[in-house]
Amino acid sequence: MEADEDDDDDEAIQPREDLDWLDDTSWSDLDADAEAEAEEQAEELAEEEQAGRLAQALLKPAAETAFALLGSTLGAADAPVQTAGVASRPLRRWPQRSHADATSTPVVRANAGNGADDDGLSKTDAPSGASMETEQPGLSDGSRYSSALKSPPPEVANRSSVVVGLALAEKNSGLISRLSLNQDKAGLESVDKQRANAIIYEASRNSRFFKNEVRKDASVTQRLESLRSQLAAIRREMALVVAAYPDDPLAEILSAALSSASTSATLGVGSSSSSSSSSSSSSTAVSASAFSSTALSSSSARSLESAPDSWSSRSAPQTAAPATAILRQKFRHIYATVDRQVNLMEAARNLDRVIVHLDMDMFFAAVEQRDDPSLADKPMAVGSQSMLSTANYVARKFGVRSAMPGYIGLKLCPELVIVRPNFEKYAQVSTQVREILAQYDPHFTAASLDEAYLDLTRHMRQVVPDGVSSADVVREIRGKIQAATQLTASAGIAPNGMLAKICSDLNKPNGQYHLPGDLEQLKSFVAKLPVRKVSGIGKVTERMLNGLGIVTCEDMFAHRYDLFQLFSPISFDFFLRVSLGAGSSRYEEAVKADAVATPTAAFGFGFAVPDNDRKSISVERTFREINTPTALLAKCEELCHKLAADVNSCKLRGRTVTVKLKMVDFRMFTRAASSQRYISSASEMFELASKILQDEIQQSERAGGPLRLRLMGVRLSALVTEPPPPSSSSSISNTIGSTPGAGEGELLDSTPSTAHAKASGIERFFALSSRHLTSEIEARNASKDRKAAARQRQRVCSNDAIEISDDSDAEDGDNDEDDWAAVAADSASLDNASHPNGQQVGTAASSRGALPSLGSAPVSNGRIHTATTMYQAMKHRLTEQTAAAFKRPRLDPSAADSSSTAANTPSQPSHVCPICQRPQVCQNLVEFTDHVDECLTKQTIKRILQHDDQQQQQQQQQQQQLGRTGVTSGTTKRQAPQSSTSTTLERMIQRQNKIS
DNA sequence: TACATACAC
DNA sequence: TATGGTGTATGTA
Repeated sequence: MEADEDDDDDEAIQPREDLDWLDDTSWSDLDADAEAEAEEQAEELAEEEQAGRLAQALLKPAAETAFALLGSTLGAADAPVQTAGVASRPLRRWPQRSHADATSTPVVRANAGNGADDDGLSKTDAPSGASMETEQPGLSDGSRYSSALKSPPPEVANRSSVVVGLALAEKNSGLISRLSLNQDKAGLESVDKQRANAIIYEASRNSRFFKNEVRKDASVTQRLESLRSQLAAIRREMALVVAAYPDDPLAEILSAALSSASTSATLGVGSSSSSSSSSSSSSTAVSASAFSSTALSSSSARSLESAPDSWSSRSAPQTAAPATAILRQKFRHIYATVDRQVNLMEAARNLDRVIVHLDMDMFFAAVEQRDDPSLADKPMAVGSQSMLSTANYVARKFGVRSAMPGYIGLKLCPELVIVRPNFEKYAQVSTQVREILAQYDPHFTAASLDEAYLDLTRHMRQVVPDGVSSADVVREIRGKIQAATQLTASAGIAPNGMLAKICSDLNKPNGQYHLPGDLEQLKSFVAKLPVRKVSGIGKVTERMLNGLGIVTCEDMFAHRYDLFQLFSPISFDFFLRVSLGAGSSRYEEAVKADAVATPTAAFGFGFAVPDNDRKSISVERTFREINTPTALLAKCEELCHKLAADVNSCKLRGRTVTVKLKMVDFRMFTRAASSQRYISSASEMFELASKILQDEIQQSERAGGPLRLRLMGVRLSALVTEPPPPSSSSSISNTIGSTPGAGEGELLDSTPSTAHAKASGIERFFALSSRHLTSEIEARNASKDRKAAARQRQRVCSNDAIEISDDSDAEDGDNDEDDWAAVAADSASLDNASHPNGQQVGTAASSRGALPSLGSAPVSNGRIHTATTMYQAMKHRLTEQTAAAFKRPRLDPSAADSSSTAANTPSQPSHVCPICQRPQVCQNLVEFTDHVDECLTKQTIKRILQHDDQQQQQQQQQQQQLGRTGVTSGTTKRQAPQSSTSTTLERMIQRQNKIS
């Protein structure tokens, strides 16, 4: 490790094996301090006149307040810059930890003599920096503000209305994140946040916009409360199990989780000191008896007992009540499932890829500044009075930032120069940049005009000579960009896109950061990462997570079992990937090798998406109030014309028209209508849109007032790319064999509906109910056998050891072969165990299957029923298919190759299973049905694995491409050409077959 | 399919 | 006086 090829890389300032920094600063202390202080402050201010009133209305749970304050004060607590460094860069809240750490790496130590030997590591401290990386536009005087922030509250004593406003804003949990500055953006570290927030608040508080924000915030608060009550219910169930099965190893795990929950606070306020939860859990094990089972049990037990007989009556408790036994099974199932998923993700990890996220610095502003150098030393932003899209670093010091209305920017900084955007120019520059990127990765993905993902894996292996690091290459890329455009870019290098994106932000502007493909480094990097840093986790999700006690990725991992129960499978999958630093599929897709770099329409802040993948196209406009039917319809028609022009220039047609309406009070809603035909003309769209609009106008008038709008939009979706057939050609559609058209020779619904049909039926049913099925079936599996349970427990334990904070987990589970085998063995033994007594436990669905995403409504028994009904419906459907399939027996020699079952009875008639599509030798329908049932299990597993396997497949494909010349025959051998999915699955199936 | 939300830039 | 536009994904009904 010490000979890391990146040691000579000035950006490779990341944690090495010495992880002291994890302990030294103790984020939790910081959090706690900030929180305590903030709370004090908040209490003091709550007595303010109007403040009190509004605050009460706005501020709901104490925990949220604490978090809001934590968020806002952290910036301040962190702001002090103790460095003596010359052009020292103020510390940013999170990443500078790793900077500080960097001083302990050999490389940096060699340069520590430069002056900055602690937190104040600045870019100039970095060794041998290429000159282009040392530019520090306007960041030199962070101390000016930081000193003010350091000495806490002279301002608090001041009772000016601004300060009251500030207090109010700060006190409000959600609004703080909605309205005030985050220290997210580069360049905002030195901002006088209190001043800026006060100004923003003052400028906002009487607006309709603000009131709408309050409304939205309240709804988020409600959702959070719902989530928390669900969590409380889960905790109660856990306590029940702990009390009833004190000797069960599961109880140990549960009570550890419970104690960590209770040490962080009582549940309702459990958010604060979350980051310490994983460590504290081991120490303060609250005994099971601490949880009274009687009071808690009644409600949940009752609901469980009302479950179908097949669930409760067949459970086999020795000591406790049936309901509690089921609960125990449920938790076993949950823990096993989560652990399995963790293992799968770990196993699928690929640390060999070199992914780069490249991000132009303050792109629009930089272009404008380049073309008018007089702007360079002035505070400047690109945008308009109503909205700024980006600001230069001079302006950022005042708190001016993107997505801020221009007039507020002007209040923050009266000298602010606002430049109108020139998108054509930006698109040109973007093209220049992309030409350079294509030299390194012809398949790079442009994420927007100023952001791109590159996969440098191939380039590093095949092009670059030994001794040249990826950081060198990236530096070269940035140099070329600067030479060509006179603009600087920042970059992040990491084993996956998600991390690369995070890294590109760390040394912005004009810097780069390399997170090498080393598991330990990656884990310690991820551990302290605030979840908000992850692209895809926005302000709402952050609040949700914070409210559950999750601030960092480490917290997220520690709470994985809760997350599994509280969120949808998709969300859980995402969270788990995030917590492991495994990369989110979203961004991994962005860097997949076959993604095509497409020059994209460059308008607005539009997202750059290749037209052929496009799902919708739209136009919307904000205007001063319109409230007369005539004017509204005129606006609608205008939008339809604009949309038609865009649609036609993209050669698109679509079937669904959606009208978006934003009322003058900022409430927003959409209404949609679909046409039988594919349409693209303004008149066709207006026909649908105007009808929608007129309905709304009428409805509004019936309700007592005119429809008063501030925005209208029209969107076309359900798109097809084909141009309309010349005029007479109904031939195409006829050949495709779709429904005959509505007479006009239009292109028919054929393409999409056919595709849709493919995904319908069983497939879609699985998609819909897989989670439930998973729960059902895996719960059944998990419930069978003590041995199997013991094995599960071991896995649970070993997984706890894998917790990010723990160094010792090391390599034991990293061998793919071992891990997959373990998974297969698990599943096999569980399945085996399931035979003796065919219990069925359906309760898992009660906690998981029915839970809505991101917390909307709590689970009810009714929902359990829904899930059950779905399951039954699917069973019914399957039964039909199965029966049909059984009617078509055949002698199938190929059956012999696939499983031992078939091999034993070579020449019997077999029937093709509708699920696995493989011939099964069965004497009767019952046998066959049994197989199908079992296959259901496999299919469900497959569903779960699908995500991971797709990724693995991609990786393997890449490896195959890259490794042609390589010598790694041993590993490539087991990559089945068809798909690794089936490899894994096959093995499971084989194991299962053998056992059964 | 319709609608609401969250998110990114 | 006063807070944007384009697009995707996800979840629910």
